[in-house]
Amino acid sequence: MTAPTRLSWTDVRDEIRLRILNRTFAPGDKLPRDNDLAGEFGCARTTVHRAMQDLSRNGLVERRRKGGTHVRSDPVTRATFDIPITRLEVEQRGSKYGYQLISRATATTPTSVMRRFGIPHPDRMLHVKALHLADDQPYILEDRWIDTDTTPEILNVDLTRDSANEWLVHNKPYSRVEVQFSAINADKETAEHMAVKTGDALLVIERTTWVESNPITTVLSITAPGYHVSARN
Amino acid sequence: MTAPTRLSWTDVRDEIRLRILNRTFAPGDKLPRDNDLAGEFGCARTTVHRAMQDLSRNGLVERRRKGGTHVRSDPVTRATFDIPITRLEVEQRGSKYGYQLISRATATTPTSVMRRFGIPHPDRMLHVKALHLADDQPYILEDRWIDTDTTPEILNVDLTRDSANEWLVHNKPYSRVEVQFSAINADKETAEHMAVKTGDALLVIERTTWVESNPITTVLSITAPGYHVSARN
DNA sequence: AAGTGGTCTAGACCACCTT
DNA sequence: AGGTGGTCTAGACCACTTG
Repeated sequence: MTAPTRLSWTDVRDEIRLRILNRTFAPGDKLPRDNDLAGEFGCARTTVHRAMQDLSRNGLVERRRKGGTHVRSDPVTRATFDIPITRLEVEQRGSKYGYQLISRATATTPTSVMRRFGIPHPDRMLHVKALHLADDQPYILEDRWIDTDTTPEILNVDLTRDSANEWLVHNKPYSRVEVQFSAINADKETAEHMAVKTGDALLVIERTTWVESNPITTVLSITAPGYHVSARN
Repeated sequence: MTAPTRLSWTDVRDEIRLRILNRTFAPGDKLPRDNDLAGEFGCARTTVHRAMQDLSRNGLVERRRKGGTHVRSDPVTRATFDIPITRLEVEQRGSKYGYQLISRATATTPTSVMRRFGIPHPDRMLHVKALHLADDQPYILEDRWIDTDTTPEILNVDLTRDSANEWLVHNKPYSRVEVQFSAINADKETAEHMAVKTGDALLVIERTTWVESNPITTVLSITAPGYHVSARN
């Protein structure tokens, strides 16, 4: 006889997910209480709780106090991605990393930047444009604004040598980030920087970070043709 | 005198994150053991553990058994996004949803699809092209392959009425998904379907799903101009 | 008002990795 | 081989939300 091995929370999660696939628990259905499932599985409620948390985090199930747990009838595709430091990304591809500062100036934030930060009034910030290269080819063109109230040290950084991307990543952890993906046709100036034809489709990554609701930086990264971002659950 | 309120794991997380911001724990540093931090904070180790899990999940810290916990010296930007059912997305914008089947045929998978699924040999699958509309304007053009071994029921679905997107979401939960973002210039055929000019930049979302390593579907969604995907941590 | 999920504790054992 | 994070248990109390 085989000794009943102790269940892990992933086992419980997989079993519940299986039942959702099975239609034992159909979309919209209310699942048993954590406690009851714990009884059925012969494990502690905490274990069921963790399993449920994972299913909830992945959008398969919805939980509400007192309301119980329901199978989502309109599940969403939920996935997570990483955006590393650009230099490391390039080096990891086995390419030679290069960097060029294009411009650096203090200026008043345009409305687009105010909107991204969610601030109501214009502010003086540091505006930096720079180009990242892979094997001497343009890789990412970044257009960045940095809040000099929250990050005054950036004014003393030699941005002709080190990219703001790298300095910030190493020196200014954030607590909140928003990222947005879109596509643009290269305008004339962009095309020149990126060594592509005017009108070429480029993936754009817009990234804004805060520390406790205080703006740090927002950057518009225009990527080279063929660039893509991968995510998974 | 104020009674010392019990610490929650988010308090612990915030405190540790603050120390990382402070440089009390600098990039690359080894953090104290969970147990020691628990002692310092006067809470259970489990509470510190959860705080650390969260920081680890957000890429700020790295944990290894025996190795301990280290502040990541090369933190990544990590964020999560949702992609809802297209119909709901359109309706949530306050627009009228429309749907048109363009083509439906069983065919042999091209190498691009084999690559996406990670399968070594070609297979017969259902190939569907369809257009989603918002207020009668093209919104998303989807080019989808569905594995009829894992999802034979799809062959009996009237895809002229219901989109494969919706049917699958409601009837075929997945256990694994991969998503990829890129940008393309509209070719002539795409431009016609999307009512844009040939060459216009469009954001492309490629999504592939599996149930326990068995392919379900892979879809290339070509989005209308101005479409964007938002993510956050 | 009561039921359900959310969290905390204290203790134990396990699994993985580095030394 | 030993140290660290990972997980499980059992019990308790809390917080939210719905009936």
